This record gives sequence, structure tokens and C-alpha cells, in this order.
Amino acid sequence: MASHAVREVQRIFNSIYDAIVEQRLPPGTRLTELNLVEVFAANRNHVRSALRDLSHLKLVRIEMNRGAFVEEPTPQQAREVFAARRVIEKAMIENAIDNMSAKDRKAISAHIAQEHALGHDPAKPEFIRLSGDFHRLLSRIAGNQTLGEMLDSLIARTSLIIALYEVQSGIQCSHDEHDHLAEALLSGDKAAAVASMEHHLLAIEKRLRLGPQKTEEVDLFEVFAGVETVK
Amino acid sequence: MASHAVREVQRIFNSIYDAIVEQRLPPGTRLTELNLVEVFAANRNHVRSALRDLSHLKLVRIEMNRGAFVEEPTPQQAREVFAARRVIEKAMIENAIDNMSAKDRKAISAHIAQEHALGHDPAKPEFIRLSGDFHRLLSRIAGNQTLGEMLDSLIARTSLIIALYEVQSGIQCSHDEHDHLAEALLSGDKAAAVASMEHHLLAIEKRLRLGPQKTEEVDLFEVFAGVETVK
DNA sequence: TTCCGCTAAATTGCTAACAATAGAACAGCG
DNA sequence: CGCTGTTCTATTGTTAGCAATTTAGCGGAA
Repeated sequence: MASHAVREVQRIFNSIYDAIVEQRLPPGTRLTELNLVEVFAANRNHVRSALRDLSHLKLVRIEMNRGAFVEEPTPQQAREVFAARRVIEKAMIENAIDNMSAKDRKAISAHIAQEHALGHDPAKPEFIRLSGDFHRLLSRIAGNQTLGEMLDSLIARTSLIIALYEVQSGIQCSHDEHDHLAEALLSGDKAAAVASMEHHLLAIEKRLRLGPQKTEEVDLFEVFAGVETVK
Repeated sequence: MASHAVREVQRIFNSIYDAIVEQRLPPGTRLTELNLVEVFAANRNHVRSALRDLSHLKLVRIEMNRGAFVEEPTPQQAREVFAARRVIEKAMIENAIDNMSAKDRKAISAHIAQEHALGHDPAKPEFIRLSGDFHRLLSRIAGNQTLGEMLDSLIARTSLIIALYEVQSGIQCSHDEHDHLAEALLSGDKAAAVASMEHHLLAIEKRLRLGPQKTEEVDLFEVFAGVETVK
């Protein structure tokens, strides 16, 4: 009975993870423990463990004596996530080309077909997940699990960032970008694949409204350092 | 009283973290909860939280109903960690050069001086920590905190890997490598700095005894798939 | 009216006793 | 003497109740 404990935590973790990534739980949402206990018919410890795990991934923010909230990445953090993704994924795509097997090629083609089947309609839930799956697939082919786990976290956070900063009006169409990337990959052209990946990631970032480059936080303590308060 | 809870967990976390990184806790060591409760005069929940946090950094492995152990990275994982570090740190060093301020230059020089002051003697505890500090300093200068946190984890795991696979006899002397790196950095020569970083990381890896390239794990289930047991 | 302080409800954090598990010591059998 | 199966102990996992904290609502005073 107790041996299923880790599975239980993982079940809760996955459910919340999915809900956040698929944007059914918007950034800032409060996650009350007793609430989750009811929803998942689990005990509080398991819920707390799951929340703690999610906070490691930066999908959830835990405040002392206040509770857990869906994270709200700042524009600065958003830019960092994209910068990190560019670094990791550009390197990874080269390894992917080197390690690509016949099976992997088929998996790539199959994925692209799946994306086409869904149509260009950015009907959020599936579209978002599928888009991330493509990047995770490439990560798996590249073969570095350590780097892959780090990228997983970045991909998940990207969903949060898009939920927060997506420009509503625009027609989000990163579809042909994946096509282009897959084409370069399958043809084995490293330079083209790397360039395509960089272009793709920059394009996603450009479609967001991340505000001015420097959102310098004003530190009141610094501002008033050495200033005598009047009376 | 309760508001110090996170601090308490962090205190335990840091103590164990330091002990692992400075190789006072060898890989494979069992970390018994009640033991740690005594040592840190803390309660079991805090100890458990700290262990869970450490397991997320891959410094500790938690086995169901068995307890927590200091991680023992496999040669395969070790190679992945170094590959990941090359990817991240090569990219980071370029950003570091771009963002380097006068203050940062002084910090780099000061660090190198500190390394020299310690002498070429690899008297483990301080030497290991100082060596990691240099890489963390460059990470801070580069300015991407997201990437920096990921690198922190890799640097910590590197200590574990060295503890496991260091070739005993060898005179570990990565000293002039940092010198060379700092020189390239301060002169602003990106290409040289990147090359120097790559060389440095490859050199560390080469000094280890990681065994054959492929340590394929034999999966008994796969071996005996579809085989009928006799009688 | 507006601001401040007080009280009460909801929620998180903590504790300590209890249950379940794994590993070791041990006994019985071949 | 070695092997198998069983009890026993140390350790981890779980649970429920209690304590502490935050927040919101209310009421009174300026």
C-alpha cells in the first residue's frame, strides 16, 4: 500500500504539470492544499511533496505561510529562458543529427505529420503540448539525458511565459518553422538545422510582448539610502 | 518561530551540500534521517525536505522505503555532465566577455590571486570549492541566472564525479588552466576564451578513469524476453 | 468618510504516535 | 555445511490532531 507513494506524488505532480503547461491553470492561480486533497483524493503530504517538486521546476512558487501559486515569470526571466534554450537546443541539434537512426527519422516525420493533421489552428491545449513534444523528441535523439532534463524544465516554463505574454491578436503560426527545421534535420545539414532552430526560438520570443529590455527593479532601500525622513 | 522554517531546511541542505561537494561525504554514503536529526538538532520533516531538495540536484538519491544515499553517478552520467558543461560554459563565456564590468575584472583577478595563494597543492576541501567558485563567478558575470542555476547543479555533480573517478596517482593540476582562461577573458579575446574553456573542461574529464565509452547495462527482462522458463 | 486596530475564519506548518517495509540474524531442513 | 524460510529490529512512510500565521471583515475613533 505504501509502496505506491511515489506514484501517488507523481500522479498529482503530472496532473498539475499538465494543467499548467496546457494553460488551464493561469499564472498566479492559488493552489490550496485542501483543495487539491479533495480533487485528487490524496493526503496532504503527497500534495505538498508534489507542490514542492513543481516549485523546483519553477512552475509553482511556494510562499512561506501563504501557500502555492502558479508561477508568473518576469519578462527578465522569460528572456533568460529563451536565451538558455537557444544555447542548449542549438548544441543539441548537432548531436541529434550525429546520432539520428532510421527509427528516429521516422519519428520525426511522424511528428510533423501529426502537427499537420491538427491543422494550423492554434486550438491551445493540444497545440501547445505537441509543439513542446517536438523539441523533447529532438532532445531524446540527441542522447544527453542530463541536458534533456534541463531542457524539459525550460520547455515547460515556456508555456507559462506564452500564457502570460502572448500577444492576443496575432496569429500564432510556428508551424512551418517546425517543418523547416525537420527538413534541415533529415537532410543532415547541420548549419541549416542550427540556423533554423535559432530562428525558430527567436521567432517565438518575438511574438511575445516582453516590454522594454531592462525592467530594472527599483530598490527603495537603495533609493533612500542615507536620506533622513522628514519629521 | 515557524517563520524560520525555510531557513532551517536551507541550513541542513547547505551543510550536507558542502560536505558532499568537499568530499567529506563519499558517494554511496547512507544518510539516515534520525542520524541527521541528531546532528542538526532539527525535526524530521526539515531533514526530509532538505534531502528531497538535494535529490533534485542529483547529489542525493532517495530509494523508496530504503532511505537517502549520496549519489554515485555512472560513467555515462559523468560524460553527460561534462558534455552539458561544455555546451553551457562555452556559450556563457562569450556573454561574460560582453557584460564584463571593471568590477568584474577585479573579481576575476582577485580570484586568480586567491588560487595562487593556496598554492598548487590540491589539499582537497578548499581547492575543490575554489575551483568551482571560479566557474560560478563567470556564470554570474554572464548574467543569465536561469542558466546559472543549471550550471550550479552540474558543478556540484562534478565534485561527486571527481570523488568517484579521480585517478589517484595523478597530480591534479588544473591551476594554470584557470590562469590561461582568465588571461583570455581579460584580454577580451572571445575565440581564445571559448577554446580555453573547452580545453579546460576536456582536461578535467581526461584526468578521470571513466572506463570504456559504452557501459551498456544488461537488461535481464530484454535478454529473456519470450524465453520460456524450464519447468 | 477614512484610517487604524481588533477579532475570527481559513490555511499552512509542526509534532508525535503509529503502520509498513527492508535487511539482518537465526532456526530448520536437506 | 549450505540453503531456504522465518522472525526481529531498525528505519522509513503515514496520519491525525494541534499550533502558528495570514487575511479579511468588522467596528470604533479621529
